[in-house]
Amino acid sequence: MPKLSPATQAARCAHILDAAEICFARHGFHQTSIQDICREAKVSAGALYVWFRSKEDLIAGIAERDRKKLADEFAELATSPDLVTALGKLGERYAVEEPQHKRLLCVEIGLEATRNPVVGAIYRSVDRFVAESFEKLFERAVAEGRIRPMLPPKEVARIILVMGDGMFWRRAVDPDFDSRSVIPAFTAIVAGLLNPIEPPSPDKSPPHGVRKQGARQ
Amino acid sequence: MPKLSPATQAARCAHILDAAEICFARHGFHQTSIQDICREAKVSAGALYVWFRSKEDLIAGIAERDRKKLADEFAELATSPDLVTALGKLGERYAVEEPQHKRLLCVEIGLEATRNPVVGAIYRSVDRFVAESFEKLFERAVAEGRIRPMLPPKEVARIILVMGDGMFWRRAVDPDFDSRSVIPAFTAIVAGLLNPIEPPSPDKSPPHGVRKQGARQ
Amino acid sequence: MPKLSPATQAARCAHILDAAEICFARHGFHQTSIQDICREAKVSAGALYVWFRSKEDLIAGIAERDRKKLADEFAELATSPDLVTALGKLGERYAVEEPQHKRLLCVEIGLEATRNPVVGAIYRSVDRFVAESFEKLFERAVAEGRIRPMLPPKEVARIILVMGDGMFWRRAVDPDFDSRSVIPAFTAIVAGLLNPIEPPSPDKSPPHGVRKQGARQ
Amino acid sequence: MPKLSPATQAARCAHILDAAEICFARHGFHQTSIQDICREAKVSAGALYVWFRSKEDLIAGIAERDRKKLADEFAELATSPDLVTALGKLGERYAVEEPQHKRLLCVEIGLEATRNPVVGAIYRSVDRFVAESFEKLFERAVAEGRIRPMLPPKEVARIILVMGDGMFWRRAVDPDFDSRSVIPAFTAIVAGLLNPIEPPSPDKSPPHGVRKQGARQ
DNA sequence: GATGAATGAGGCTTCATTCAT
DNA sequence: AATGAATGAAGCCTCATTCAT
Repeated sequence: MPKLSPATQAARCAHILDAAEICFARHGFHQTSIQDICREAKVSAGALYVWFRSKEDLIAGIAERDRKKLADEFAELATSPDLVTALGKLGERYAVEEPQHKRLLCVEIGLEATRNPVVGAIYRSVDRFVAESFEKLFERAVAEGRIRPMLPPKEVARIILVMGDGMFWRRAVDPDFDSRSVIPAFTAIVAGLLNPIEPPSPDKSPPHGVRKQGARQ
Repeated sequence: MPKLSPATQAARCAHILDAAEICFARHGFHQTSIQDICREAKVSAGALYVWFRSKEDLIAGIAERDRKKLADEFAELATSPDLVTALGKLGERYAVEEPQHKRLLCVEIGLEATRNPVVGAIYRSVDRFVAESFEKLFERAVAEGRIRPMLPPKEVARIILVMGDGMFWRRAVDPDFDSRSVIPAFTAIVAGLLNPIEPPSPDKSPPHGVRKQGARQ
Repeated sequence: MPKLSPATQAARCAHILDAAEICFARHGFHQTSIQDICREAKVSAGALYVWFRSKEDLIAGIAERDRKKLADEFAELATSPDLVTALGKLGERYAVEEPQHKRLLCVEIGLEATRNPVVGAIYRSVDRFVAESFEKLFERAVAEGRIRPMLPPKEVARIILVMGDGMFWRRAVDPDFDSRSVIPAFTAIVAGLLNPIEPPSPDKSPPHGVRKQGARQ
Repeated sequence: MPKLSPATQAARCAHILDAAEICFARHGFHQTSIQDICREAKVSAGALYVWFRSKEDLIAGIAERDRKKLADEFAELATSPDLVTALGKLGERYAVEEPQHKRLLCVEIGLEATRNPVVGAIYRSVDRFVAESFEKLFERAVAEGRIRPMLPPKEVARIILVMGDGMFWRRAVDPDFDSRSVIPAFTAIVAGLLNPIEPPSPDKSPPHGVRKQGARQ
């Protein structure tokens, strides 16, 4: 075979990464053998090593691909006009839609990031990006008079991230967890934190719970 | 040889578990070898196998011991008179005081619980216990008129747990995270959820942020 | 594709052999991979296998080429008029001038010859040729009255070969060895063995060392 | 099994080294697999790795043991009263008696020494020791008036070493070589170099060849 | 009870060689 | 002729576990 076209090369890599992702999610990075991945990808060990230099490299590849997709999706969010709605959709996606398989993988990556410098760098760079995206989003919204939070944007971003982490972790580790049922409450909490300013037009009132809390007093 | 006294036996087990805990936290369950643990415990492989039947058994032992301690600490909380304060202390303990080493171990256990039935059973039993403790606590507090939450106790418990998970995960995975700085905000959110009824006596007003939100309207 | 001209074919082979020689000398036959050679020759594995059927074949090719060159140089020697001078030049070439790289290669070949029948045959054939060349040279010189050795030509040839081997081995294995400084002594020893008859013409007295020994008595 | 006595430990190591030596001599360091050695030693791979940390370690162990024995034998030589006789015996041992198996091994070690720093250090240290032993031996003999060489002891030592190397190399590489038949000639050459002083007592005339050369003039 | 040497399967990776293009 | 991706056996080494002492 002559040199594969870059597109085909990328496809080969992606194919192997797909298999690796499935195996890693199923059994964890360090309980998955290269042979497991080869079997899943229907590829020989030699072929795998044409595209990846080591198991480490494969793990880093998975981490990179996975985190990059996350970063891209966050970047998309930043373009949304309605902040609270967008956040809700984001929560929906990560806490509800994402398949179990991806969630476990993400925990796996986070844990690996604490011990593996390469994965650590990838992980932290995306983490920083997401945090900064949130901050800028909130700063802009403040500047444009769309929200009026009680706390500085940086703090608000951090709190929201931590709540997101919580949902993600619980979803990953407890398959019975019904994340859909807590989303409204979290949306309300977030709304409370951001304190969005209603446009003068016909009311699109904020959701349940917390709002009424305020009203009560 | 004369049989060891039960106390000595327990001490032997605990000693090995201590070593295992250190190793497991440092490198993860599946990157730690039995020899690593033996070295750390200054014990021979043979001796280890007197007290634990397998590596699996050791992992289960770690999971059990660790989660049991957590359960005990929650049980203690249930006796506290002031709910919000108690919750704050709990957050303080888990999100601030707990050494990095324990936090990683706990992530490790949670992840293992998704794949290892024995660890899974242990993990879920404690999780259920904690959730139920919270629920009962809140139910009692409602019954006693100390709180007046907008949501049913079960929901409130779930939301608080998720937020706790978030802090714990972030603390584990991001060593630079300053959990202390977000605790006030979370305390305020929790207070907002529980909506404690102030006793007629001298005011011990709820902390910052969210509270004022309510006040604003 | 049009068949390559024989000259081009030979060039291709030689090019690959050159690369192989460098790699083999650097790391030894059995620590050099085909890929190493391809990289050095800037040629694909497929191309290499067009010209050589196996790694064995490549090793044999190297052995053959290398030993053939040595044989040719010996053949040249046989035409030299002055025996002792010619021997000296030979020693000079092998023990002084030859690059370290070639010397190691030659040890490598000699060792391989003890285990690999194909290389063994090549090696021994050249060895025999060299030994016989020496013998004939000495026999002729005796017949022509140019030398008058104390020992039969066969013996003398053997002794000289062994001394040559010694210098070559030491030069290969000990890069600090200053072969130049021992050459005069060896030349003297050889002269002593051959016992050349001075032509009546203007004296070009034999070199140093051992000769004077004789003179002493 | 409790801890093995140091003697037993040494025996285990030696047993494995013996097997390794056989295999290494038979097929060379880099064509011998660990499994080959295990098979030869009738030992499992795990057991081998109890005593040696790597194949490298095994090679170094072989090199060390082998060269040490050589050094010891040289040390013994230094105590011999009659120099020329002792040298002859040494030559006898190395060039005649030593089994083929050991000779190849020694070439193998010398070659390895050029590429493997650990083996290189071992090899060179013994080489230096042998060279210095010879020098001292000759210096003492000069001081005591037992020899009167034409060249400085250092030079003489070097020349003799090179001749020894030559015999050793040839013996290793050419199994048909009859080293016994050239020993007298070499002994004579050495005698010529050392130029021993005959004690006044009943003549124990120096051997053949070279001596007569001197006589000729 | 404790020791630590021993087992042997299995993990990661490399390599000579082939073959579709 | 040349390319280089692919194969799969084998190489080195580790590891959970056992067992003679």
